[in-house]
Amino acid sequence: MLTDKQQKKEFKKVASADPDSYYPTRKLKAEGFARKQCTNCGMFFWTVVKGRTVCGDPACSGGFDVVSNNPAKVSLTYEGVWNKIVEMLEPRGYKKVDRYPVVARWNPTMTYTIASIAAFQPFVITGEVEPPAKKLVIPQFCLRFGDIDNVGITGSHCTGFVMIGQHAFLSREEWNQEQFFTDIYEFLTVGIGLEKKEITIHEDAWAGGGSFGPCMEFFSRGVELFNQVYTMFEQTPEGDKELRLKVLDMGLGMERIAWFSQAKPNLYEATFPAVLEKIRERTKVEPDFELYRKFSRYSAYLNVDEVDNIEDAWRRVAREMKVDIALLRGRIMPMAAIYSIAEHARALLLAINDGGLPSNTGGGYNLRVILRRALSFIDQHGWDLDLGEIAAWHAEELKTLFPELLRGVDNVKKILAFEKRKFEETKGNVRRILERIVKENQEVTLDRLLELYDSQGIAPELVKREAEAVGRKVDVPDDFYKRVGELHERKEQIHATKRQADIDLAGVPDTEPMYFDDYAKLDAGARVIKVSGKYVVLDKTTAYPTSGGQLHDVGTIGGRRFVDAFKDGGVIVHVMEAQAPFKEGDAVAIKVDKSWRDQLSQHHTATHVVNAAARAVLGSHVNQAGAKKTIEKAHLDITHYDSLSKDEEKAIEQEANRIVEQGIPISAGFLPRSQAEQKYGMSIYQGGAVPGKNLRIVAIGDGLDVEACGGTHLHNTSEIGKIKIIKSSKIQDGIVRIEFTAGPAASVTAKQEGDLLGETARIFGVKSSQVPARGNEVFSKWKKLKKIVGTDKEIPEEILVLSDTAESKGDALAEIAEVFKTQPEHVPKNAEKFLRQYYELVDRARKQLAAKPPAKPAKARQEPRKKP
RNA sequence: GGGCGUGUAGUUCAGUGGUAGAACGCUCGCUUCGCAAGCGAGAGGCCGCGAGUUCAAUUCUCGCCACGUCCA
Repeated sequence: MLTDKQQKKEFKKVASADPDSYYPTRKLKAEGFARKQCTNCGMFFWTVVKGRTVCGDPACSGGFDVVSNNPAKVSLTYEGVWNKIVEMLEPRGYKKVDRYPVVARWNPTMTYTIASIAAFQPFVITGEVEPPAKKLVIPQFCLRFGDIDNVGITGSHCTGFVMIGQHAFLSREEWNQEQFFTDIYEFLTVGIGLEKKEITIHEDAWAGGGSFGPCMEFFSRGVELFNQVYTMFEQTPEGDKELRLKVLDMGLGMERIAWFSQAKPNLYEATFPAVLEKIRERTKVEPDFELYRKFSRYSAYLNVDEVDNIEDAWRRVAREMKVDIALLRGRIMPMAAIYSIAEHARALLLAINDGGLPSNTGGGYNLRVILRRALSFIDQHGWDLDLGEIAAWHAEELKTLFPELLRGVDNVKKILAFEKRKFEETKGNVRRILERIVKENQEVTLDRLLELYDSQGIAPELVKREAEAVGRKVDVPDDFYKRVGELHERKEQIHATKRQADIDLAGVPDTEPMYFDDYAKLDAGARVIKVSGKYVVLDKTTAYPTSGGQLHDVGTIGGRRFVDAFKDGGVIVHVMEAQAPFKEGDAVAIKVDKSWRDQLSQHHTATHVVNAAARAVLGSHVNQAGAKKTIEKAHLDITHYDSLSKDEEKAIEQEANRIVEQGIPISAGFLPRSQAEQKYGMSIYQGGAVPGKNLRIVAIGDGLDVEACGGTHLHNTSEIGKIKIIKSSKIQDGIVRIEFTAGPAASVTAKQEGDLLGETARIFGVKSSQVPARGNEVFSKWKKLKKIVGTDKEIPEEILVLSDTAESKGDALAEIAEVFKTQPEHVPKNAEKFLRQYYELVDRARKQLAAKPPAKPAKARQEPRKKP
């Protein structure tokens, strides 16, 4: 198999050698286009301009030229671009489809939606799932973090943008490449009134994930407007083959088209003018469009991915523009900062609204990076700007296109404010560390620089600047960041481990899972397919294997116990307690233990209930990030930006039990995927991506919680019994784990806690409800005594006896654990320890009093004063 | 997912195998018409939690927890 890159290169040769077979050349020729080869880069391209010798790439055609004598006859507002596309394509049979979330929960291959086609990956593309329409258009908001440093500078880069997708998912017979091409081509010539001579079209190829095909890239004035990909082939072991389901993938940058058609100095001015207006009102920054217009021609030179030395690049731009470099930067940088702030605020609004959270790990880190970049710009210029407020302005400006944003914006503001506070704290730390380095004249070695950056986030440039301000020299090697990378590589290799399967399943057919059809069915007759040691495979089974975070069932096969069941591909393997005398072809009875299954079902349904409760208590940003259900307990990981307070834990527990008490019916059944998505939204993918044409939808009540889930569930929430939250912990930044028990397991938890509390009460010699007060008394008197015993200070009599018997109304065990600052299971041990030490101190105090009769001087002096 | 750093007074941080320190803040007193400030006194610490080594652990070892940060 070739890599995608090799495949693309190979196929491009094939296609270019025979363009009529692979590209929609009939329409091109009919329109008067001629095929040429670029004298600069060798690319084949189509143009109606007779003398043209170079292709449309900015590197070949001399940069962007959007603003002078703009070629677009129709000026489209940002939203107008979408309206125009719909106006053009809807009559041609393309169905208008709502955008998918930018957090791609349905897609196991990516965190964020990075292209319009990603909405349909992987299952629509593979034919497993029906698309919402065979031909469609979609305004898909996407996130890409590869060009962060270019945002605001080059005038054409974004971290968040709308890719309008023109897509088709069709059989070979229905496929009509010339028509797809014509549809989008006429959007250019008719929709925005571009003259043919302004259009240059490249022949290219695309490959990804084993499929590939030709594509046509549309350029005008050095700007790539869009790219239409015809995915028609796939790589197979027998060679390249035509796909059964061909996919049209045309992605068009909505911001780019708005920019191009409006002839604005940059994409930001065309995309969110109202927000920029408000920011300028606040910051009083006067834009110098004249300068930016000139600048925008050259800003592509400042693409940090393509230049080695950014200072040289600036000098080059200043030279070409014939302006002073200091003046240029002084004028351009504040404008670039405003564009960046506005752009990042918009990306964050969409990302957080759709369930993303800034964090120090995973995809959340990208969000934190742009958030901090925006905050840094605000700081640098000392502007009175608030990202939450800007996000709200965006929600307003986008309200007809994406009305859902206005509904979610309050929660987004809350999260942005929280993140800002964290950033301020980190900034404070950084400042203090730098001050100390400078003040104490610490030696700044390379190792120290690496450590400062790696574990404190302090950039070497910052250390250098601070140190040099007081006349000290710090060397930052050019390859500093490469060294940081190497630091990580070396260490990560050590930890690579791999697991292996220990049963040969070659030729074994998939097991028919009976728990999907009827969850109440625990017993069945089956036939033995394969036996290997303790492993037994049946033709069908009622036993649920470990999956979706739910523990496997146990039970008997032919009267012999099995203790485990797992899934290997589509085969379910039972693990017997002891080797069983089965042979292939035997008819056996399989029986799943009811109490075991019931407990797992209680924990699983409770997990959905806790998820709903957490969302109700904490906010709409809460999503499941993982879960596990065993016999003893269950845990649910949710996305949340802070650790939970005791009050929040309590509130979630109460809300969850309220749902239990209401006795809400639960329905479970299969629905075609796109129907389920349309009916319930993409939040059904709480457990992550789920394969298959049909989804099993588990719904609690009327939309209280709806998830695509293959686990075993109860029929009514009242069957859960009681939900008890054991504890919560922040397992990583942005993810909180809630551990809980339900049903009989909750009783076990309650009993364990009761035992701990009872034992503590016995140690103190008080009632359970008095434990927190007495514990607090022991602890504080122990602290006081420790300080005065052995000194000549007065020892008050009341400190030597314990008397507090105040009753606690709440969770006594949690309260006493709080007092001792320890975990509940350590409470009795701590009670014993502190009580013992307290009595030892009391003994010493009494001896002290006996040896040296107290001096009642303090009292003696005080009493007379009270008398008069 | 992986790595690194940090947990000691309200805060920022020193420090040590033998009952813990500074600065700022706080309380009280003096100086002052008052404030700023100065001087003096004082309160405030399970040295994050747990196990191990030790006669002895805040300190050494291991595990956990919390916070921060970088990389993919």
